[in-house]
Amino acid sequence: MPALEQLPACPVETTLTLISDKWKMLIVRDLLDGTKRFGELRRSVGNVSQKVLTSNLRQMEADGLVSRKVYAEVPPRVEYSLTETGRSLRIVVDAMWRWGEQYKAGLASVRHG
Amino acid sequence: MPALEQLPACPVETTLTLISDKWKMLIVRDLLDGTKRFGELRRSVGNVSQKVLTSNLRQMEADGLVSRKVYAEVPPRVEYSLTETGRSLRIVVDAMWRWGEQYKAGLASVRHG
DNA sequence: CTGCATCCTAGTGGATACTG
DNA sequence: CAGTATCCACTAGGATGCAG
Repeated sequence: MPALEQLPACPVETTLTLISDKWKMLIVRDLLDGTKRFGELRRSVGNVSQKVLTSNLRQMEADGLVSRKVYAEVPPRVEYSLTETGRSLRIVVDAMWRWGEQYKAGLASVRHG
Repeated sequence: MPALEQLPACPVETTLTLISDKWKMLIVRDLLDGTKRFGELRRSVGNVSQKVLTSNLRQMEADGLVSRKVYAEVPPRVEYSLTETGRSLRIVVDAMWRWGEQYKAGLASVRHG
């Protein structure tokens, strides 16, 4: 977890520091559907390299947004899910979802007069 | 304005493409308070270089989020404000604001037991 | 004051190969 | 399958100087 003192004063900036990496919001979006294995997540997120996905997940784990569960199996199985805090990001994802839809609806209506 | 077809299918991704640059959400945050001059905006946003702020503003203008008004004065005066669409980003900024506050409150309570 | 143009740096993110 | 280790490319972003 980051130290409280080193987070920006502005709450908006705090949020940005935690989730503005290229894939983090998409990871949250997908994990809101429930626990996923690494490979599964990688496919659903889109065009992420394995290295970058791992790195983003590690940071999110350190920030208390994601939890990681390793099963002692062969082949290995690792499952990722959102923590309580991670799930609370739903309000942000939802806001983005709604805004994105509105925006595209706006474009479409302009287009068709 | 971007072409509808070239935006991602997922509304969340659409939103991200439009506002995930380093400073854009902060620009929105600050312009929600009302019209601002370039220099004023630069100071309120924080540590942005002039070039980058200009570039972000130009993109946001092209995306229909910001409008730019130039006054024929010496010295020049340029004012930026949010368009209707830009103002509708308030729901996203608000969600981020609330989440950031919660997050910090959580850190504080853990800290103090 | 605002805005270009130029140059330069840093760091994210991608490709690949290899391990447990 | 998941992860680590390199190596590399790219470009967002910063610094500076000049112009209208």
